[in-house]
Amino acid sequence: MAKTASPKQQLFEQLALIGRALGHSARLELLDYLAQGEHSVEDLARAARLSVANTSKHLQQLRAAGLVDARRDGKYVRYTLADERLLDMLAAMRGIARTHLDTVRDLLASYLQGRDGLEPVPAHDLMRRARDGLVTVLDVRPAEEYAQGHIPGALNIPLERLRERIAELPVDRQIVAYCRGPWCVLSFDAVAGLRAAGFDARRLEDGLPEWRRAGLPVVRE
Amino acid sequence: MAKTASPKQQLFEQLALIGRALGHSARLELLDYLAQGEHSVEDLARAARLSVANTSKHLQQLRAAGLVDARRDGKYVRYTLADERLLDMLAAMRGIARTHLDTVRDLLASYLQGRDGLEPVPAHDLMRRARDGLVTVLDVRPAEEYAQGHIPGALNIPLERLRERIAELPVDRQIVAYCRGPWCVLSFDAVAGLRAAGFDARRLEDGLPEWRRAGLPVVRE
DNA sequence: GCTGTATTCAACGTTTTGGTTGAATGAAAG
DNA sequence: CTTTCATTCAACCAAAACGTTGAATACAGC
Repeated sequence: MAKTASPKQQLFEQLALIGRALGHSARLELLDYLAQGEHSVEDLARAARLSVANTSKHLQQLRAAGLVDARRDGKYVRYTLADERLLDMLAAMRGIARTHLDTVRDLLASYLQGRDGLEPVPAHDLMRRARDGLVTVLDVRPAEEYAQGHIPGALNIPLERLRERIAELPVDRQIVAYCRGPWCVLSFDAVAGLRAAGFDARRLEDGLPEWRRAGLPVVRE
Repeated sequence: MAKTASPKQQLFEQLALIGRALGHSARLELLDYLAQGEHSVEDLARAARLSVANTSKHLQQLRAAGLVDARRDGKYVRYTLADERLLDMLAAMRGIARTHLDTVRDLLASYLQGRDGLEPVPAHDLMRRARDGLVTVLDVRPAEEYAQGHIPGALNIPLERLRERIAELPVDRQIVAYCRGPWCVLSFDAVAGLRAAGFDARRLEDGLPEWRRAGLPVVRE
């Protein structure tokens, strides 16, 4: 005879499905990429440095939890975030982690080696200063992610190219770099590199997904 | 030699700790009780129908994820929610689950057998109507949870007592019942029972934790 | 001190999850 | 129709999570 679970138990069981889906670093990383836009399986596998089969299995788990959608596109299967509310969940997770997990506090502190000047720029500040032409907005994500949506007027120089293309940046204005999210390494590294090269550089507080979620304008080119 | 993980990986690993903590129905149920107020271990074990040792281990896992705090109080250890933002996370989880998981949709639909009249009352509606004396607010949670905080003016009749104490309720006004959260079974059952007894009964959309989180007034007696 | 009660710990077997490998499927291109 | 490539599936082992048991710890009351 099968176990009979109360409706209450069944609901908790379903919620736990979502929790478990968020309970593995590889899946969180995949979600981070998916928050930037649509990606194929092998695309994600490469980005997360996972085997394709493993990536596929993780994606299926995310799909079973209702967090991502998949659609066939010729030979490829393109995955996307199923629900923007997931960004709220992840933001709450980060908030709790930062407040209550010492390891997280330490890790974030060690990123912020430059201290003072590296305090992040809030989104609404950037909006105002960008409109007044006071800053250069720099998107340091890979070109494909930039193409799928970015802050209006932002210049795209993927982090790996920053060193070689640094001459394209104006020296007279502050540079505000952003990437995938508030904890994305790319913009931390970019700001460090830019400051080392003599620029006045700051990080945007959040990444593009949060910017979009806040209802701020995003363009596709 | 130990595995060296990048800071990015380490951060995801930490977040996954929180995800995993939310990845088990028993822990979600414990959090649901804890959202009502402080509870001892055996208290929680009884409520969730778990062994004490098992409950203790789950609580420690929640603590390691920074979701709950523990304090000694004589012989007892009292656990509480560590962060109100957890309520935001759980709300987002419920939202996603309801939209994307068929099982959840079905379970919620089967609760709402009475359909039409059982649409839940939004919190701000209740505030207005309670102020104007148009409704009776009924808290159907156990007395200990009511004692730790409830909606001002609410009458407490735990669900198990409802049948025997139903005469205490005024027949001329609508009754709005609430309990632990938007998916808490207690108020669903209460409303069904009240309607069967001829009352005009509705459910509050959310439970007390969400009411408190929304900044609405809560009293302790 | 001793006793009773609440909680945690350690050890154990069981179940579930994670990751790999190699084969199977589905669609496009020749 | 065969080849090719992206993805999924199935089988397998290794690792982690669950739950129980019985012992250990912590505190209150005597």
